Amino acid sequence: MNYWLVKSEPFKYSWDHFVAEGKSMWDGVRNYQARNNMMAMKAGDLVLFYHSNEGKEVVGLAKVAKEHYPDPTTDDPRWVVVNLVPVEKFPKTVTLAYMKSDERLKDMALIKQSRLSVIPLKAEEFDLIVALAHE
DNA sequence: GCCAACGTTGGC
DNA sequence: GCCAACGTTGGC
Repeated sequence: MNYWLVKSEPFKYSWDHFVAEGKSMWDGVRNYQARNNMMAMKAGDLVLFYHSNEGKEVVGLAKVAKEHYPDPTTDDPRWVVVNLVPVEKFPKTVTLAYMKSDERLKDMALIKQSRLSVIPLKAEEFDLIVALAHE
């Protein structure tokens, strides 16, 4: 089991929209590092859903429903998508400001590489964020 | 709205 | 293969 965090701008694709649809094909990733992370996702892996720009907080939990396959929105064979399904809307969001302030989270790729949109998490980081989201 | 960080492109 | 120019992302 691996843990991930995906970013989405809520104006383009919000958590609420994701829940309303019940699933999501995570397309539009055009960055090799993010692509490589998606290719490493396994069905059942858990994924934190983060709102960038507006909110700047982790809002919910998703899981990988289908492993990577070619991105149908482009003819370019380099890019892939995965399918995600919502698991849980967190009772409490975890903000970027908090994550930056916590010693245990300051090495997260989310903070160190702010432009990466698909980010691997350590189990400890994942567990801590989920715990904070339920406080 | 600005700007820093960083990835990509293209000329040489 | 290097590097300058440029575009995009995302925090502030």
